[in-house]
Amino acid sequence: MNGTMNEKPFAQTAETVRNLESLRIETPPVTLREMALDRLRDAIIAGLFNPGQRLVERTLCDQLGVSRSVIREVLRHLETEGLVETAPKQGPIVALIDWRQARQIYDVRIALETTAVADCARNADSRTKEKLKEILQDLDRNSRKNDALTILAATTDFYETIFLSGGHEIAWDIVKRLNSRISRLRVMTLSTTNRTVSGPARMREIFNAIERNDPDAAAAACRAHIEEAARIAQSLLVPVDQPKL
Amino acid sequence: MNGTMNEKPFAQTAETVRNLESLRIETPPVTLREMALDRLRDAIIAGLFNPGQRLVERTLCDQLGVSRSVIREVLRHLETEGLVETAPKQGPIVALIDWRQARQIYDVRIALETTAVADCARNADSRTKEKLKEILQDLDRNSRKNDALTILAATTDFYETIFLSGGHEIAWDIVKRLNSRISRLRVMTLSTTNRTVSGPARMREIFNAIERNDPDAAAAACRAHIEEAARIAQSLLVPVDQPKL
DNA sequence: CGTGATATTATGGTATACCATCATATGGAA
DNA sequence: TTCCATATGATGGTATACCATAATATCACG
Repeated sequence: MNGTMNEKPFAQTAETVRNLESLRIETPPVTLREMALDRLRDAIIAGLFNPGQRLVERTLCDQLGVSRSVIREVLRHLETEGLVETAPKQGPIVALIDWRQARQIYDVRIALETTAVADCARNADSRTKEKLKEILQDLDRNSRKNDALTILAATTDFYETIFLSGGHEIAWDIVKRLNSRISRLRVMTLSTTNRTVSGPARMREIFNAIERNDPDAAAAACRAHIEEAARIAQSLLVPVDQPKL
Repeated sequence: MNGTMNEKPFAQTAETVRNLESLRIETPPVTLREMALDRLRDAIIAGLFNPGQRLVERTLCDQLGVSRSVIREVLRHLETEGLVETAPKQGPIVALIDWRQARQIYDVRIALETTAVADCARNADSRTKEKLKEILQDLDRNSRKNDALTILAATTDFYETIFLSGGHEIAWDIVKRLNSRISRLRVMTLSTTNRTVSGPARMREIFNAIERNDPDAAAAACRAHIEEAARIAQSLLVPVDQPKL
């Protein structure tokens, strides 16, 4: 359990131990719960369920082929993530989001992403810059397709690289979780033709600022990137009388 | 469920509806799960369990007097909150925190709290300012006692008022959750005599900046407040060889 | 025809049962 | 005495059973 294991008859150098570590069969005790969690989360993010739709436990059992114990633990997890709400006297439903919440999420993203981007501009090494460059190049090549999901994936890669290069795993976790809550908005936002053009353009602005180690410019471009998305999201959410989405 | 209910024979004014709303009996279907969740979370935050300590499900069942179903759902919730980790081949343990994670948490707090504080300085109404003033006055009165928990509660009140006055519930949720993960650090940090003096002083700086509607100064004071706490936390975490806490 | 009471169903909350695995203990053989 | 093998217990993963409640349907009565 700890380092006080009885010594083997031959000397184990640190090198040896490291090699043995790499030999270790990554025991993936993939539990049903983990699989069900990923499945259900992906389904909600992909929009397979509509916001506000009830998630009846026994129905999910049939659909996922697992027992209620598993489903309930998964639902608790997704509830804590904010993807599922539990309506009183009704049970779990897919979380609803209104413009008020969405605006808050964009605000938190601005706070965290501008920080990460500026930090990256200050400290990024050449490997990081190279990786960002590649992501943008791939995006340019594929942007002809106007495929919202492709752009979304590239955008995620882009920001993940930025966050993780600076060792900001916790902030990235938070951003990821927030993004999952506005996944519909993100897809709809990207489907706007404006956006499929300007999004990558904004990201290139950010990259350029990072490449020339200009934290302030990078942060400004990042803020603009998110504010632009927020404006489109608002136009999608607010006009309707009942801002249900 | 929505606004399309069949009309009653007599006109229901908005006024009437509002009165009826206030009549509604707040049905608090306090489930065992919710109670167990609060109990266990408080216990972990209060340090009743040590970091890394195993949380054996059946033992918790006895201690809380509920079944494993309840305990397991609670553990899933706390796991998602980051208060509990699940060690492979071992089960749930109280989450460990090292300086690397703590530093990240302080960074996120800086990003979110400076934003909230600046926003508050821009927009705070007189009621908010009055409330903040009262919190600080209470704190001054009670600070003689040097009671870390009292200061902690007041600090929480202070920031909660700031976040919620600007309608930043989501950011506040995030900060609360992060703070619970460094609860031990916060208590230890406050126990430092330096801190019990300078903490309130920093908060007064923030308040003064808010009162005179100076967002930049408020943000700067807030950043200083957190950086100071982070420095103390670092001195507590880093020196030890195995940064276990 | 409707109105109210009762039966039925759906559904979430809770408890329990069963199983596989891993750690530990126990005991026997060399 | 040492070491290996089997037994035993602890523990998490999973499934199922049971219950209370709320919504719905059914039916009898006026």
